[in-house]
Amino acid sequence: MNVTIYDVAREANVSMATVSRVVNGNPNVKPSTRKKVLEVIERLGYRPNAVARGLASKKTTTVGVIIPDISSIFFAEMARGIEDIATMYKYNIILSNSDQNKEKELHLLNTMLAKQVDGILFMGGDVTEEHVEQFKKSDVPIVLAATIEKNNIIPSVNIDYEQAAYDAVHMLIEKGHKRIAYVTGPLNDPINGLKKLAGYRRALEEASIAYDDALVVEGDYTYDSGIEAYDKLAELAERPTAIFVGTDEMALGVIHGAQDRGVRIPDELEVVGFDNTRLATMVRPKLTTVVQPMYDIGAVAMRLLTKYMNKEHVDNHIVVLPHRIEYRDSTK
Amino acid sequence: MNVTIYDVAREANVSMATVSRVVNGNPNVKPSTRKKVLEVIERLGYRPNAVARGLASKKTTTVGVIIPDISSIFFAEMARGIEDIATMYKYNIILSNSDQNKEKELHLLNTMLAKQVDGILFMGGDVTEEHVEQFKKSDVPIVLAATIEKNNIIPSVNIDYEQAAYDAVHMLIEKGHKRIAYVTGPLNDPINGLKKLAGYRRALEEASIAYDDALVVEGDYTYDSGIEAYDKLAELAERPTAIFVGTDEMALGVIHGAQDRGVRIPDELEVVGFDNTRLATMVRPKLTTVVQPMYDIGAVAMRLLTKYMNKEHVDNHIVVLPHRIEYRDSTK
DNA sequence: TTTATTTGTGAAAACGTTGCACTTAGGCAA
DNA sequence: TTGCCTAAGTGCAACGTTTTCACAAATAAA
Repeated sequence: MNVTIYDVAREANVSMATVSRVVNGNPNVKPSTRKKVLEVIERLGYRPNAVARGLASKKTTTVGVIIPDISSIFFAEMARGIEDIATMYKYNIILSNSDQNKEKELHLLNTMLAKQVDGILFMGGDVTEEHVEQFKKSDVPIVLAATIEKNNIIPSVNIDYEQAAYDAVHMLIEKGHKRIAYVTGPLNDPINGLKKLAGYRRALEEASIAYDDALVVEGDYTYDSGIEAYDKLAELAERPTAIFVGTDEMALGVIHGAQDRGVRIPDELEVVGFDNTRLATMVRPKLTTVVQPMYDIGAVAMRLLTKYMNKEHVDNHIVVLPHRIEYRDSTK
Repeated sequence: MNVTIYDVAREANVSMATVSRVVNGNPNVKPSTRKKVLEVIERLGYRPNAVARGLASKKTTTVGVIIPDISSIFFAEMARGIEDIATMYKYNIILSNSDQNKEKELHLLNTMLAKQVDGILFMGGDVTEEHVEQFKKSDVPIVLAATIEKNNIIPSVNIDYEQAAYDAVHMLIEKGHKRIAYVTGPLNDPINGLKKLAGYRRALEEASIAYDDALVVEGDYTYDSGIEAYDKLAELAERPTAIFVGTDEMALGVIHGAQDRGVRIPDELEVVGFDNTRLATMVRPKLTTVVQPMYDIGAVAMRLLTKYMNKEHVDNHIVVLPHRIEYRDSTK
């Protein structure tokens, strides 16, 4: 059938062990022997079987990536960061979509562990007690990316969502706005429903602006839900003069929803988004937005995971990347 | 260490083979025995080691996916289709970005074969002779998705790009346009440089409109290159009155490039895009575009691959999915 | 020269499954 | 009774590596 290490050994008149040494770059091989073996490998077209290697060495150089939805711009960008660093460290990636469905998440976790991945990168919405329990049971390291777990037990890479939301809203307040709406992603997502909302409220409170329930409208991350959100806000007796939107895609929806009603941006309405996806520069006016470095979060998370997999020392299990506001034309 | 099939066998007083049968749903097991084994599995928390299984059975239930860039909306959407069908058939996916770099592509191919994937899904730009040679050497099936290989030797799933481009341009001609530009992706990509360009030319020829080199401008798929492309066209003595753009993202660039110069769309300039990514509805005016069913291409390609992996009969190795034009507001 | 140390190599035991060739116990027909 | 068949199991050899240990040969130190 396929050529094995045994075939190479026989042809080269050495033992399997020596072939293995050559293949793995072990220095304890006489140069002349190495050359001989290499020649045979070339001649026979030998390609080591990674499965057999995995069984023997208990390492697969493969990591599992559980991601809500790879077709989302946001996660796709993170995935690219993850994969680039993985490649750099010679790992491959098993990628699966979870749709933030707990059943699927847990199922995928098990499948990946069964496949003996060397580590797991998890992205999700709600990390429940049960998740944490399973994570802790795992014998391979797990890192969360752009995903918060309230007790900070599991290593993770994020930005400070509360502060980022605060900054955005504070900026709007500084410009003199009193009626500032918040178009959020699903409120059961801790990042939106807890962190960002908290930042929004803190900024208002600090400026002694009363919190108004009617100004917070829930979307589902999509462009269309952004349009609908604006429609809802437009029906208010007193319309907002500025809107902080939880994601760029919804922000585009909000902008177009407003423009469709003849509202001029930024003159009559200022809008700030969140994430700084490529979408942000693809609208007119271009979107002012909070930059969340998605690629970097993925990359840093993967890098962190490699450290755990190599049993290197890590001083900070919870890494918080910096954020900033990118000022464009949807604000004055 | 971890609990193995051997531990389960001992605890349940049966042989490893019987445990294996229970795990794999083989009917040759007495119900009472099955129950007993299942209980022990549950009690010990046994989880079969997929690597060992892969070595013994020579099947890994894993397929390799070589993709140019997962962070591109276009490919991300396809990846989702691929993964969904893979999940449906109980396969996992090893996903890697190639950046359409031949070296990387060939390297990835080898890595994946070394990992003993059961099949490979390949997406790329230029499929060279060398690619085909390697593909043919592979002992596992390979399917191309949204990727053309001129001799049609390797199974693939596509739409008819030439006809699709023809349809778009023909539609523009029907509306009375005489000066129709084509903003294309890199010309060394066969889909853009060969197929779509050919369709564009055929439509012109058929209408006896002379082909004008100056009206074909090359972009690099990005939004910004769309803007630049329009800038170039705007400098022409005689500007185009309609533009066919090779991808939606570039089409958005073209639209904004035109709008930034005060050109009204669709009144003064009609634009039609290609792909029908989610972007198409996120501009004002909304983009008229050729719909290429990306999700479906991915899904169908994966389905085709499963057939090969199961050694099912396939009557058509080259599948061509239908395309159509979605009329929106960037055309009259 | 002798002794210790390094270097190079081989044999064989894991690694955790599946697949195959066999047993064994009943049931049934001749 | 005997022989044959079938269902339900058993036992063990793959599968293709890595890894440990042992050991011989070559080199360095005494």
